[in-house]
Amino acid sequence: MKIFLVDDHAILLDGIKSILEREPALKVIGEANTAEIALEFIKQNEVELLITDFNLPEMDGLALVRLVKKISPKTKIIMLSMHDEVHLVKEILKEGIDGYILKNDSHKELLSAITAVNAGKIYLSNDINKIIINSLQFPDEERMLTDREREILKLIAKEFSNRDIADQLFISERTVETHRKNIFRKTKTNSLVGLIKFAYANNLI
Amino acid sequence: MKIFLVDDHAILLDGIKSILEREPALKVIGEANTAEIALEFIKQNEVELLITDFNLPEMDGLALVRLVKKISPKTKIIMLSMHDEVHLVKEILKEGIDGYILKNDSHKELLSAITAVNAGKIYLSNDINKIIINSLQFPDEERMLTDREREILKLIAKEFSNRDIADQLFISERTVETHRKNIFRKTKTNSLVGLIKFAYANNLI
DNA sequence: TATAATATACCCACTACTACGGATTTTCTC
DNA sequence: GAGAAAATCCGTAGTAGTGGGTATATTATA
Repeated sequence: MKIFLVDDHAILLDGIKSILEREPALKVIGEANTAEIALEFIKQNEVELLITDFNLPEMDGLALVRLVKKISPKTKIIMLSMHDEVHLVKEILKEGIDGYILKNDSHKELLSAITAVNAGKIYLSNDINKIIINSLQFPDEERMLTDREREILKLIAKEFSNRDIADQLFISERTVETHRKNIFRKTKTNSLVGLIKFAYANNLI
Repeated sequence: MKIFLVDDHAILLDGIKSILEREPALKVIGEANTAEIALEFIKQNEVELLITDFNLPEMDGLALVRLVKKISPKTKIIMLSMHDEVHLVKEILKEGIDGYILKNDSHKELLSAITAVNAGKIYLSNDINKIIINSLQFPDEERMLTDREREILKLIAKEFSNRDIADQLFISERTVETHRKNIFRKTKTNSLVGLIKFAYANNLI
């Protein structure tokens, strides 16, 4: 199985490679520390399995998944992330990836995931399964932010004022205020500080 | 060399172990995903080198370093962190550790660090060196926050208003405002958002 | 094409924080 | 005990954001 790895932490990349190389059936044919480099490679080479982190500089793992789905639909994808926040996990799973495991799972979990995915199955680590089931049991709240809201939240987190954001998006300051209100409501935060913490937890910053 | 590893991400732990096992001179005699477990081990076994992450649940890497220095002063320590923020790096180096490398350094850097530390030297990764030198070149405002300021910053980050903080610390709201002003000045942030990001980067949250 | 979801926009009253300013007391250090 | 650093306190004016509404245009989606 031809595998490509993406993670911005070289040491983790090295470690995973070292683990995978012990398995004769697996072959790590390349690695990258940014989504951009990974995409270049995937355009020009056949990659059967992409194992990628979510946290990446510039383009994040979610964007990478979306693009890989387009340019190489046959490539299987396993997300290897440290994030176990409901919103974010759901967002990622929605893209239709083949596996999701956490960085605090062991390498055995990773190998199991690879085996399962290779057999055409979908593999979610135990903790992720718990999260999903839990969110099904308490479904009320979990409404996602819209793209626009997410965009605005990111700008807030970049220290722009409502006025700045309005100018930048060519919309009225009133509109920004409304979005802001909706964001607060949806995220159940009622202070800017809480909002920024939410943004951190969901990797919007 | 008897090595003990601490990181809350099992997969990284596995990866590093796999890398180190290729070196005959090195022996990983144990690992832990929390500082507490690591301490227990170090109390009862001789550990020559401790390689630890900074971000850990409960007790963080800094606290771990301080305790290990006490209970086993001969144990060498290498910090393997993703943090490259000046204040925090300085804070950690101040404890007198033997090596500091970043997670986006390669495994070769880690091996170099181990070799150097084993020979009694101190090893800082290239990026860390840059940070230190840079901060020496622009020393102007590296003045740390005072304890009181740090305390107030934490309360701000906990979503308390100035009023709340004043009540809680039995001081006037004016005083809180003054502290807040000073914090903004010292951290060179001029928005609440920037301040929270500073607090995150410096692990005050 | 009907319906829902999203994005857009506005009003008004209120409050928390900012940006200037200055000043005094407590605590630490030499 | 002098001097510095830190912590305390205050005024006044202005602004950005909050919280409560309501309403229309646009875009998906069934």
